[in-house]
Amino acid sequence: MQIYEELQARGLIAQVTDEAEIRDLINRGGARFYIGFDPTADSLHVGHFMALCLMKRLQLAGNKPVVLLGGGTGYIGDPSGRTDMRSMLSPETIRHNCDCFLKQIGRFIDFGPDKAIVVNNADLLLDLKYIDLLREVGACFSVNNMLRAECYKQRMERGLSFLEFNYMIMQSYDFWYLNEHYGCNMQFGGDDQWSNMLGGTELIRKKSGRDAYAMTITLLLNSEGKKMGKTAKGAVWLDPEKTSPFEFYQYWRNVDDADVMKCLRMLTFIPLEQIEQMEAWDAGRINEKKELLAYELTSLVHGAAEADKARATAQALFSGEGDDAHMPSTTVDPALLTEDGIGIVDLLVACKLAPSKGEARRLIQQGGVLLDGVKVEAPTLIVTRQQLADGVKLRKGKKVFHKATL
RNA sequence: GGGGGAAUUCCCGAGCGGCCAAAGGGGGCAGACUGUAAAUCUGUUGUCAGUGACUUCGGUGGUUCGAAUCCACCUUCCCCCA
Repeated sequence: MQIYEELQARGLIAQVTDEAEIRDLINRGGARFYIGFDPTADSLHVGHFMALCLMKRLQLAGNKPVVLLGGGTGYIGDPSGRTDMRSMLSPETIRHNCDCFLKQIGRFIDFGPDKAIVVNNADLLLDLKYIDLLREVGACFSVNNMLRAECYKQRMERGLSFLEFNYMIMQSYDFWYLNEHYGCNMQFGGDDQWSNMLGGTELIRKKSGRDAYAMTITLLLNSEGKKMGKTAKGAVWLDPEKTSPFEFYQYWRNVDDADVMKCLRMLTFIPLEQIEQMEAWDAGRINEKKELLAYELTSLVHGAAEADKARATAQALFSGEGDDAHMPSTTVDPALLTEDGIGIVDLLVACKLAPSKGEARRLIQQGGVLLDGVKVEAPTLIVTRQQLADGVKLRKGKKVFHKATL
């Protein structure tokens, strides 16, 4: 099976500008393609991960990737798929985020000689001259068409600033520039980027007469139609400092039954034949699939060693076998202790298992806290110095485990 | 440029000058049921302390015994006309 067919079979392809051409190009390794990453945070997230996997797949098939860092477009902020304006990032933040991105991307993409290149669009956008740009590029865009674009539609109700309106122009300019200077003939991106990407192909056609292609990958939505990779606390990050490998593992371990097969297909590199076989497994093995999914993804993002640890920890906590040495833990600040020890309420707050003492007290009253496997009956309980020195295991609810030591 | 409207707790959204820490919904958290799933039901959801204190309703001042609620100015946003 060739790469295009595989992408298709995995359900990754959302929209393409010219299926026959694109199929031919990437199957014979003739694509020089780019994917843009806007530095909106100091870590990549699951959406970026999909894009990087796509990049890797295409690279393995002989195509040349161009990683485009949005050091320039980050000054504007893509309004696509947003109901309100992004907060403006400072130049320092943008640079810092770009640096963080590049480090993480290096884990996935082979930047060996002639394998891939990195371009930061700060270098091509920040020094543009307004009037020159308007005449050279602005004349090629129809405001009427832009306003009809899907990415602006939902903003027409809430308001769209001129700054954000220009995002499409900048992204189109990127594509044109990469086409001119690097022979880049294809752009990939999330499906929410479709209109921006079409802007680029059209600009290239108008300016140079050449054809360029665009393809979007399916957004990873759960069975309720919401973007995956988000939790109540925010995104699931790839940076282990922001989302620990264990948390990352647990996120995938807990996906909805209905989403498991889709995730396996779209996110992992497990061969399709193997995934097909799993389709036939009986319902009782659903948890095996989830473990595999969680393990594979953790391994891809954090390496096999971290994935092993995360799996061992999870098995220890939930089924009593395996190694619990890598449970999330907190070393309690001695200053918080009195002579006797520390109150359970303060301990919960110190371990960040509860945001406030009131919340901690409520958890205990509702029977949601276990100390070394025993339900805590009263918020007045004291954990002694000795207990803490030996290390205590706290459990909040069914799934949150934490070790506290001195 | 002219006219009109809005800003409330994580989000949406209600809120007669005192009975407002603020209805209702969503989301979150916990409990029951389960498979570390979903659905359902129950409780809970500003902070600190136990029935009281403190901080909160875009910002700054003011009126009042008392303001989310009234007034002035400021900021931001939306709508209509140009």
